Amino acid sequence: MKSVKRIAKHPTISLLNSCTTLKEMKQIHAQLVVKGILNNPHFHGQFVATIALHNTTNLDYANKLLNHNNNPTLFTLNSMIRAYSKSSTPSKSFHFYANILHSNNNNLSPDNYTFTFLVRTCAQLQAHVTGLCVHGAVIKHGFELDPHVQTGLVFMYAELGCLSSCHNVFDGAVEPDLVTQTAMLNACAKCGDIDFARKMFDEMPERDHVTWNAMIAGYAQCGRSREALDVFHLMQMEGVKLNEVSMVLVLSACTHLQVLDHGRWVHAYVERYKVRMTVTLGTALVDMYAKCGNVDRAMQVFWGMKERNVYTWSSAIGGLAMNGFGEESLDLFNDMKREGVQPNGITFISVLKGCSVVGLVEEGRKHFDSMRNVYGIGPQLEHYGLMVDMYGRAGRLKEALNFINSMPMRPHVGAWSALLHACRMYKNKELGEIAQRKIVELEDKNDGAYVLLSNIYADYKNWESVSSLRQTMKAKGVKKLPGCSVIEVDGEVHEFIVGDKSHPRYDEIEMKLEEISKCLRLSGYVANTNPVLFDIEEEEKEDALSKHSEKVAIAFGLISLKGVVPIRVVMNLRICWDCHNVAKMISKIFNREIIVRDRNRFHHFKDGFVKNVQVLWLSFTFWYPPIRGEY
DNA sequence: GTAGGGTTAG
Repeated sequence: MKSVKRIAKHPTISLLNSCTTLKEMKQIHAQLVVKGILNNPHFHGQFVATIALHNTTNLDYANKLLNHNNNPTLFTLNSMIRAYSKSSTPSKSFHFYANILHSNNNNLSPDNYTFTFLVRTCAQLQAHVTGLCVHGAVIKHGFELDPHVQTGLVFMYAELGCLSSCHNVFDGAVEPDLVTQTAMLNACAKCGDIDFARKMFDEMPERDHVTWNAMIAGYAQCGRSREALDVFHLMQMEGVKLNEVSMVLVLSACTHLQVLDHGRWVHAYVERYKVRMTVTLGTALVDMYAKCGNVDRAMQVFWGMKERNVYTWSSAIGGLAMNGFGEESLDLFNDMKREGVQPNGITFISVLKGCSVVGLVEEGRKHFDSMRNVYGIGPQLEHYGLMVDMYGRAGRLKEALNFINSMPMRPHVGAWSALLHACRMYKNKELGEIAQRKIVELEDKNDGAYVLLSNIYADYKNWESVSSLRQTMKAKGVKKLPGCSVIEVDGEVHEFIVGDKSHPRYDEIEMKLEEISKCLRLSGYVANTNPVLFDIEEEEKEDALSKHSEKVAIAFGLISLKGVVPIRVVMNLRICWDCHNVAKMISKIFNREIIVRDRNRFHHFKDGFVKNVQVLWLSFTFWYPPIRGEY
């Protein structure tokens, strides 16, 4: 039997893990050369592997070192394959695989490690055919029964979306170990068969913390965040070790469910039990706070982080933008560039949103152009949609249309919807009709398109068109999604669907709504009744408007939340203009902070103004929002 | 000294 010589990592090489600059790395390199340590092929391999894996920007450096070494060991080449599989240019892994196959000097041949890493490269590249070839090579070299390689293959096929191939590999495993079983569970979850993943999970005789995390991740990634939290609670009850990955996953579920209090609990747990604060965990915290409307805390966590990557910056920039802090988000983008962090396509989504919320069209355009010109990032549909939104909000409808027409790909529903929203805002019937037609062409039953165009017609009191549009909706079976708002009071979630009077305190709510109406009128408020579709009397329209679910929820908040507690409402549609104005006025008249999270973003109201408020959540109870509606 | 699970948008 071949004996494997194991040599512990050289202490000087270990120092590489804590160095942050190229200069420090070079100093260590110099020491190793002077002491002759790198003459030992094992240490040379350790050195190359360590720098290559430490930071992907070091890959060039590692490459140069290998060019001066004619006899790299299998360990070194495997490490390069591994490092490249994680880099932005995974295909370069194959260069080192070729080195192994064609090594003339030391007769190397690929081992189980080689294939474990190489299949990850295929997964990363989404290279289907190559993946199959690598699988062939695995069989050729006799590693198809190696548990690590099998795990890698299951992972690869899952990433390629071939669940049946995952099953084939998994079924070929004689006694799949815990790691392979977890990979299979993960594959099912990723390929859309989460229920089978759960079945596997329930039937597994043994589970470790990674298995638990994979199950939580499975639920979180397919949007079943409630079940993700349920599994997390079960994990806690069974006394399984919670690590930073569990925390990231549960935070992600909290973010999707908008359960700030639970998110705060996770943060407190992390601090109390000194859970390892990784960049990913910090980012998940920033994202959770920002998306739950607590921008101050998000930024506090952000600035407290020792290290931030492109995810962290993108989360913070996007978080500021979605809370209405456009200028601040753009300042942060400048800070990011100053720190030398390369933005990616997602960063630009955040940046463009920031420009959009404050109407900085020219600046937005500049950033949009810089994507390709400066950073070499090809704008995607979302970026185009945001540009249309930006032109549209600024009232530059013609430019918005021109922009859509100049798109290099087929404009999507998002782009036309942005235009239609703008047409509604600026009462442009002609363009609105074009946009609506395009949306319906792409999505037959897009209720929003009908409702918005109806609203435009209603603005012109063109009831005939409103009625004909409503008939078309009926004939095509297009249903308007009813407005639905939720509010938490004393740990209980109250849901209000428009037109539904079943709430036990509805009489009190109605009285409060009347009181609000009176107060508003005394303050000079005139209802903007245009969003009401129907051809009914003004007075009735005003009544219909005052029963919008968000207003009902705010009224309920006023009667049930005592003291200085802000009123937090989460709703499934975009807040209407009238509700927006009313919320602003209520915040002044009733001296109450109101935060509404609509489908698009957060709206903060305080002292009769929008945004730039101190956000303060005082509720500590934990709740799950209801299932109905979309949040 | 090499092998599983995690974060940003839509």
